Amino acid sequence: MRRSRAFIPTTKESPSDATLLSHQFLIRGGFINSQGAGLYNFMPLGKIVLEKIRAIVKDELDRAGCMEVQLSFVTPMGLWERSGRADAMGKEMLCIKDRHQNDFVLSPTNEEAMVELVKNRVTSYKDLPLNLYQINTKFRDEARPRYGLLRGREFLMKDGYSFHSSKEDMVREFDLMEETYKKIFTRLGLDFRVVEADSGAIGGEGSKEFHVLANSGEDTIVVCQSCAYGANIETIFESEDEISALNEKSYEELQLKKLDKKCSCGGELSFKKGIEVGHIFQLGTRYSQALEANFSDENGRAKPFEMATFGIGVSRLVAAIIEQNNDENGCIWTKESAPYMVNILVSNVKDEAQVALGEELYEKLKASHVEVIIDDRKDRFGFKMKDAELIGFPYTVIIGKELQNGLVQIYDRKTADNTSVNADEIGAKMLELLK
RNA sequence: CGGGGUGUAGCUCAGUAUGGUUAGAGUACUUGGUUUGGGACCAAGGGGCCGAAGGUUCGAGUCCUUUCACCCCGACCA
Repeated sequence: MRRSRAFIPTTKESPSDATLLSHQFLIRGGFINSQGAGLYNFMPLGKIVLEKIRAIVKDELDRAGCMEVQLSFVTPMGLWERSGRADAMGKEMLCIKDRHQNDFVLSPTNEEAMVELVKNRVTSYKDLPLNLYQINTKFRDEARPRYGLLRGREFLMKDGYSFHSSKEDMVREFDLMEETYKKIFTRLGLDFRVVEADSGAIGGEGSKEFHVLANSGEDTIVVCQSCAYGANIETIFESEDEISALNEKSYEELQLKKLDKKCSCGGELSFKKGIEVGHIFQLGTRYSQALEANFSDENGRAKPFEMATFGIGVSRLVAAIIEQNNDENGCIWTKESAPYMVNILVSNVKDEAQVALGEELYEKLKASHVEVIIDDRKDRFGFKMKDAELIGFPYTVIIGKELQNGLVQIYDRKTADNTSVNADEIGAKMLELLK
């Protein structure tokens, strides 16, 4: 991509309503813009990041044997009445009427629709297990949307549902999804913890949350210093007052608070703030029973499916990555999430030698399938550099003054190191670096 | 859903207490010139139904009524 032709509207000033750093940088960097309370447009850079995350989620799920589907976003109200959730979900469901005055709901989640899809199509134990997922828009009419993409009303979520003939098999799949989720978040380059959680309104027995560690996180979790154990504080403290008191504390205050309990491994426990980006539940037969979704077992008897459900906040991840990876200058994308891996910064576009080298490198990297953008705008060095840091490309190749000495620089966004390289070796050097 | 606040140029905001020339600044944008390694400088331009509707008045960005939108604190929450 040529920066001079790209739609990447960056700004120096931050909109007054953005409080979180991820929100400010995503708007200033031209990734997203606000369309209304809890509603966001994804501009080209935002869309690229979103699709990269989506692709990683899909890749790992497909490897684990899941199949992708796409359910209708608009669902008939009757579906929610049959499961008894029309009242439970309450005002979070955005209800609309069609021209015949029939009631519909914009999907806040899809347990019901997925059960209806599978019911009477999967009828034998021989067809089980089955794990279906979709990556689709959700709408929850939150009482108070905030924090940009972290708590929108409309958002992109991966929701998966598995069907089993026995509880044991369902638990096996639950464990497989835990491992799959770990692979997804690891690939995205995130520092995260898997924690024991309450199952909340969705119901069921076993439940685990995946939290991206970030000081600005809304949830408070307890993690062990020595082993992998982690838990949502809801599972550790009984009293509601104690839980909300902890949630209100800032990250700094939490670090001072000591926990007298020890982990079962003997390690020290400490508090962290986290952003919930994934949640997996063992549902059991709650929905299959309510919706009379049965299969025939080995003896020909009808039994309700054992089910589990698995969610990942895909659009929330866009913001979570930046909450965890930023500095005062802007975004620092991880390698798997970056909108472009390499930004070629031609310092002075009136200098023919700089332009020639920039173009040559651009073509070479493109030919090697590197995601590359060339900043060929007429602006000055400082302007382009600030822009590159705000957007957060992992590498910027600076072609400028030093070219007369036969040198260019590779700027590493994460470490802020500037490495000088011989100009005639830069192509090979970049390909080496990106291996 | 309670409490508080804000709507004026693409963005950040003055102007509203006390109604009165043609509604302002910075930034962004256009053109010309000078610059060219950390968000440059000079000059000239374009850009506004002052959130919307109604009212008071000779006259409303400013006063009154209604309404919509957005933000913050709380309650709630995948």
